Amino acid sequence: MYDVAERSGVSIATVSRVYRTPDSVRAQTRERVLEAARQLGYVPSGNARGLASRTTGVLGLCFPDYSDPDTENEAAATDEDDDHAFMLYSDQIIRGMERAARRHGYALLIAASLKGGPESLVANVAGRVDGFAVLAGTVPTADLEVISRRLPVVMVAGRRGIDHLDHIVVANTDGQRTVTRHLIEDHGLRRLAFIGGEAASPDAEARFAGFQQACREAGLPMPDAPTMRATMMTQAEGFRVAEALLDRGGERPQAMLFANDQMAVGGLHALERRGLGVPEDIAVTGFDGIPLGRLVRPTLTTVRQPMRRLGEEAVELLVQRLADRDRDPVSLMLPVSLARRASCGCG
Amino acid sequence: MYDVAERSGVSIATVSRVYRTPDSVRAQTRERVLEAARQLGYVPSGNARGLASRTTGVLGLCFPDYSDPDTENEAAATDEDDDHAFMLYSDQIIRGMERAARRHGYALLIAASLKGGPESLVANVAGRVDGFAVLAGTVPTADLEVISRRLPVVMVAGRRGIDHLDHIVVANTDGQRTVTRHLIEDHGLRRLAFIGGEAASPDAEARFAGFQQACREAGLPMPDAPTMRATMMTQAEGFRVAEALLDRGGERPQAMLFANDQMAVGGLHALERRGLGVPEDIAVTGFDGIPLGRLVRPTLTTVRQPMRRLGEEAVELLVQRLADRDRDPVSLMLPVSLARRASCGCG
DNA sequence: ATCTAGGGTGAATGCGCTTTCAGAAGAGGG
DNA sequence: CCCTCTTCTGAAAGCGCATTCACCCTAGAT
Repeated sequence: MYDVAERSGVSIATVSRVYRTPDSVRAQTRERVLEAARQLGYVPSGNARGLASRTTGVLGLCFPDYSDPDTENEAAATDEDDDHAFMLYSDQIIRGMERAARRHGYALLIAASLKGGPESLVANVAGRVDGFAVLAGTVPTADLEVISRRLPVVMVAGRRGIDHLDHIVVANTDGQRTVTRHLIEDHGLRRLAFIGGEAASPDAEARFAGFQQACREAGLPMPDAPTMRATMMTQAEGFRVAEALLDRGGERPQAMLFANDQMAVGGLHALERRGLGVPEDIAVTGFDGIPLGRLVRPTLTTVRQPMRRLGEEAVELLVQRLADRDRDPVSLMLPVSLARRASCGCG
Repeated sequence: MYDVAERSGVSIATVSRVYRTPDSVRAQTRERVLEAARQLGYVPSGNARGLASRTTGVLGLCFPDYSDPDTENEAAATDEDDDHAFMLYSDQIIRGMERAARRHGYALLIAASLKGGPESLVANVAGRVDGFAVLAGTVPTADLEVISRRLPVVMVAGRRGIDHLDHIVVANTDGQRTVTRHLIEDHGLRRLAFIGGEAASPDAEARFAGFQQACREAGLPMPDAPTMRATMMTQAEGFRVAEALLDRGGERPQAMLFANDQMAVGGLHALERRGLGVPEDIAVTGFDGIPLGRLVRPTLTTVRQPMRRLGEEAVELLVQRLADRDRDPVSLMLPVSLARRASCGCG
């Protein structure tokens, strides 16, 4: 910048003005400066600008590493390997955030949490953005508490954790209740098994609560805990848990309700392997509405959540809070919708 | 940071060391500092750090706005609206880059080009990263020329443009030649129509070149230009162009080869609307291998490109150049593979 | 008891830019 | 021709951190 100033015979203040407030500089001067910048290959330093102006024009997103290790390592260019090319939860949120961020003139900084201590992740992201969104379970609450005192943070999904944060979730309980009632009322099923996640997963627990509600409302026995719990909510886990469920004896359930689609797809595979027909022998449902659910056979009945909108709304919340730091914390709940497909007996 | 230093009774230099080189500080001192930081809610400024250390730990990606405006505005929660939830070209590249970046300890800054002058985009991204990837056609060559003198840039797809850039493409020509030969040799088709993009699109032109080669090799008349040209390579354009092609009279082609999948899907819709059977009446092929291609009926025969790997390799190139600025420019060509599905008569 | 290494710490400088606050240069008005 | 009012431009003070360099202290060597 100093070079540009010198070469065009002005001060660095003027060079700065040329980029920040072009109209405040006489056209002729501006041209001289731009020409010099071009010749010198000048690229303004975003860091310096950020430092001086205390604002970066960047929003951040931290998400956990959702990748399904099994699908991840499949090699070869068969159609199979397209599967993991389908969007996961985080991908859609990224997309939504990117879109909304762009609309507001922000760029998006994304970082998945690395196993090696969230220290670096948080430091790298938090220090570089004007505000950011965190997918539940990515950043330890303690860290978040510290950071959220300095800049806007919106918690996406999960539990808010810190009550001065903005928060945005989908209607997990409501959605699971709806799909459960559908199985009970429309398909007449009564022996239902719910495959949950870890007790620490607020979303999975909220879904289970919906399952409980539906059972109670239908006069079915209301379980205290999920029939089975998966530890990872991946396909492999879904497969494993479904098999375990079948193996444990007793009367076979008429339906398996999985806490998310990835597990449900794994469950579908397990049932196929056991020679059980879906939905004739047993119905299956998921939750999320990932695209893969429409590709598997039978197609997967699920609860579709507006993942992209989740990302968009997250950005909106950030932008709003950036405009008014003192407004009350907002908590948004986005509606979900039932996707009736083949795996429950519809379609 | 000054506050933290004061509160813990050390100098700012020591605070800095606690975060950058923890081992160089006595454990007891370190704890005092960290505790003070915690109490004060200290978040290190990435900007300041970047300024002082002249490195950001962030890689960037600039991509054009690929969104398909038509699918974009479809409302309602029908299954239809899942379609645009499928990954596009850019999404997969983002995914690949994110993964690879994380492996190398970088975060990823993404920004789609906004219509309002690339000025801001480039300024926002280029000044904040250690290096970045550009999808062809996103940033004007002139700007790129300037920027690439200051930091590593890798051009993804398209034409390299500036010869000192690293560059990475897929085997467009080769892939289109393969799929064309497949139609000619395996399905015995001879009247082929190629729907290209704008003459300014290097990828589309490279694919057309492959089409030409295959025609020549098979002894078919070799066209000088694509049978039709689309202006946008979106579904809507594919639909429009396919109809135009049918309407222009003359003998109907036995196959339509689209320069990408999105157009091909649009073409499929047009043919269905006209009551033409695919592949009986006319075969259709695309290029890219987007997931949507497996969902449409008939499933779309296409050339699958390793989009995620494209992103991964881009990061590798950046990392390598960051390590050795003076090495010769690299130009990589990634192989593609033929996906034979129903729309050509296979599967 | 004196000397020598080191490890640990602080003072000071600069990274490249934004942003007041004044001052200089024109433009009209009296 | 002088004075006030606009425009434009420059000087200078940071923004929050990394990093040299010098310094001090302590432990082991002599």
